[in-house]
Amino acid sequence: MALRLYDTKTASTRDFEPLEPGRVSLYYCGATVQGRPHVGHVRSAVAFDLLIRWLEASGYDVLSVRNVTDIDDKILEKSEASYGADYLPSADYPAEEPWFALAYRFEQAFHEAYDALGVRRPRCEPRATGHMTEMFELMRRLIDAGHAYPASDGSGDVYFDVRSWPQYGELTRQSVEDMQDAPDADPRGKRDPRDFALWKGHKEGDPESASWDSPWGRGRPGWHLECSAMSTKYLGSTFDIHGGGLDLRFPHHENELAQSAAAGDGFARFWLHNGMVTYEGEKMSKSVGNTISPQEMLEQARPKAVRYFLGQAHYRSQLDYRPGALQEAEAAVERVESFLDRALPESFSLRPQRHLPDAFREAMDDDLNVPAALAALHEAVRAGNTALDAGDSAAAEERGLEVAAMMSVLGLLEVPEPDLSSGPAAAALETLIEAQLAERAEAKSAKDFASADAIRDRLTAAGVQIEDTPAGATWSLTKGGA
RNA sequence: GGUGGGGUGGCCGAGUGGCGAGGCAGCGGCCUGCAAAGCCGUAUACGCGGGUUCGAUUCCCGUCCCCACCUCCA
Repeated sequence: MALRLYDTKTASTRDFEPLEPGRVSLYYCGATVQGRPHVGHVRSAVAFDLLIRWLEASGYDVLSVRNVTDIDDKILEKSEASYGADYLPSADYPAEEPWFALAYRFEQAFHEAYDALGVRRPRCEPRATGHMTEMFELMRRLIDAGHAYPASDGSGDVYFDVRSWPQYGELTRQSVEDMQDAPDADPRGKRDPRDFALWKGHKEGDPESASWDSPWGRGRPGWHLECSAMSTKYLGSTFDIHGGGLDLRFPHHENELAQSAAAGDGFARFWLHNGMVTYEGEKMSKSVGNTISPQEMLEQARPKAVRYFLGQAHYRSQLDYRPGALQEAEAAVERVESFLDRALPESFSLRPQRHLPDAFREAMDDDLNVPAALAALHEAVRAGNTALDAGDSAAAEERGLEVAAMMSVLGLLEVPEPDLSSGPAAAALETLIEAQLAERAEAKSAKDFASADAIRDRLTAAGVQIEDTPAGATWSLTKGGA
């Protein structure tokens, strides 16, 4: 069975064949770096990381591009606020800060969050501010083709002419007539309220550093233009996959598609959108206050458990967070890991191509059906544990290799963990615990169970869990080793 | 008003015209000195009302409710 993906534009699941055999070109929208990452950002990143990993496991060379929007209204507002009279320092905005420093600071915060969850970097990560000439060129093409125009009010704005492009709305299957009027419908120099800005003329009070000279005057780019310009620059005028969060479908992706198609580019062949993250059924939003940040999640559970949680629902489904969800994910992850610890030797070589069970492949090929893939994973764990119980270590190792291969494809094998296994403190801890376990073993062999249990209780209370196995007692730290 | 997506057992979450994925939690058993881990077993599940069908959670019609997008949003 070949890979099938759901394409938002055609609203159907289709066989995926890349434009160029063996190579996949993928562009997905990253963040506007105006604040710390929230859970939705990392969910999206995990979803596309998963897609890339599966494409690679399927033998494709994937050229992945993810943008950084480092200039926009919000970034300028946040920076400007830090110089305001009523500015109060906060954890996220601790000091006066130029817009470009603010953007770069949060760009790094995003990298930290992605890294913490084992989201691999894309192979290219272009910034909007570095692609002015590409944007000018696209604007030129649109104006020449009669699909864009400089504003009539002398503002220096340049707009896309929605009425000149009959296909406008094709991505989300909406007609311009049926669209709700924007509450802030300020026609300014627009021909139609639906026209959107390709270029925003420089305004009095905006920092000089936040504007560039263009053939249509000094200013800065509109939001959508960068993605059209950068995706085609690095991936070509037609490329395989364009992705992002479901909330980007409109207006962002609709506008990108309109711009690029009107300029004559083939643009994306597949549009993939991941679902939103909700908090007990409601979309997380700062104004409602029902948010949980990636950092808070990482305080509650191990990074691997957080990643498991973020990836466990189908990528197009809404992912609901509720208190306790991370602990459940942690239990599931630990079940898998404890099996791997028992089933696999110290070192082993992994060949995913050979060790992935068919059920897992079929699930992933079916529009990345991760829940079904996880069922295959847990089934292999169960079968492996049964083999271990029966003393069949060869069969257990075979299942172990399967489980490791699946975990690897899911990006769960190499999520960085807090380092508890090295350093002087860890060595001291190990010496102390081993001494306690030796004492307990002695008490047990003397049938002095009261003493043996007292030692175990003491260790348990200290956060050290003891398990007796035929080969002797083993220990592990509970609760992520906090 | 327009456009999409949903309502599945205590919770999460796949899926299918007929043999009840998977995880978490619970209960019973095996194992264990006792535990832990593991294994086995265990649930009148598919919003509501009709219809099609030998048979519908799955298809059709109606209906109720929820969510998202149409404004910055992953």
